[in-house]
Amino acid sequence: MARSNRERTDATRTALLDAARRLFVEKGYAETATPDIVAAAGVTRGALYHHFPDKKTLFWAVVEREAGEVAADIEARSAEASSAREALLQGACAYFDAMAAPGRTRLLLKEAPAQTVVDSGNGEDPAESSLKVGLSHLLEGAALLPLLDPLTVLVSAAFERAAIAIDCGGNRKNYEAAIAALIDGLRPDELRR
Amino acid sequence: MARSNRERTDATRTALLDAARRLFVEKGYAETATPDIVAAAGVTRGALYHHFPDKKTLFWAVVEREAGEVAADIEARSAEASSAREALLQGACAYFDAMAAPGRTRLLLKEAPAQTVVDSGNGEDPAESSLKVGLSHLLEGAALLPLLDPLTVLVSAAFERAAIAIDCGGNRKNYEAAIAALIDGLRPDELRR
DNA sequence: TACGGATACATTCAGTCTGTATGTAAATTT
DNA sequence: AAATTTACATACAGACTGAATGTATCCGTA
Repeated sequence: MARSNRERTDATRTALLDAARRLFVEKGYAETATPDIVAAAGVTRGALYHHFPDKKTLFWAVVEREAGEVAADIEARSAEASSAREALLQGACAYFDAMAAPGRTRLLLKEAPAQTVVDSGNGEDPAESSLKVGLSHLLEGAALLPLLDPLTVLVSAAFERAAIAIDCGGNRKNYEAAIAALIDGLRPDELRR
Repeated sequence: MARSNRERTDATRTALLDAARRLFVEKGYAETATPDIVAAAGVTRGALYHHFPDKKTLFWAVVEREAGEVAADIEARSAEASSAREALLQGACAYFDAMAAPGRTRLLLKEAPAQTVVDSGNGEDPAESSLKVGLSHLLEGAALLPLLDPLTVLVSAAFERAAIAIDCGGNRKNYEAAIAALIDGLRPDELRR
């Protein structure tokens, strides 16, 4: 069976990414050895180190692929909402839906943060920046607007922790309600209730 | 120089804990090798594996010692507050003060979570349970009271993320204000402003 | 279409790390 | 004072990562 180089590369890379994803989700990054990954992918370590400079780079390739799928999932659901509040709540729902795909929470919210280097300001979480847009509309002209950046960071942390809690068996409805309560609390007084 | 066994053990254990803490903070758990730790502590790996069954256990001993110091720091500052709101804000300030000790944020909020096993419900974060008490007073008789547990989890996540952001050079005043805004948002309407 | 290089691996190897097993001197117990 | 336990130090085995090297296949070119 003759395959073009492009086909071979694509097949091998996705086999490695798929196998690595499975094992990273199952056992975590540190507990997953490259011999196990290549065995699961049906190739040798030579192939792995041909396509990726090291284990970390393979890991980040897995994470970025997954993050891209999450972004696509959410993008596809960017329905126009009637209000800033509705937009944020819809966004929350889409986010929780996207993170419900098996292994995503473990991969994106546990393993990936564990491997990020500590000091360097890590670049641009897309989920966080879209949250920031939503919050900026909610706070338009309000006294809290100068706190937009830190509030975005904190609410983003709440989102992520909610996703983790749901992934660990927590009641999704309750966490969605709690998120809604946090967001409603930030609304300017004149708009409440 | 004759030392009792107790003295020898204490000296060696604290030397190991101190050296390990320094290196774990500097380079993280995975990048810190036991040969480096024992070299920094002035002992051999035999001593390490005599006192701790493995590297992970040493790590958790470091983390628990640090967590104990944080708890003590905060405990010492448990001033009576005039209101539930004030108590929470004072608690936030005490928490940020405690986490300002060099390396604590990295150790307790980055390295430790990275090493926690995924599934098992990890037991009782003391900071979180005291936060829960504070929130329960704030929400006394309010419509949000049924959401106390999830709200505690989310607000706790916000606290931790704020500490991380401050540790990374973020403006503490801004994050304190953002935390205050989140908490104020949860207060029953009749108490606002 | 024959050839020279590039590509995509497979295999071997060196260095490092973890945990264990064994040896020993000092302290403690009897 | 002898026996035993404690607190280590040293030696060792297994595993893993990344680099070096070898090889078959593909691909552009003449």
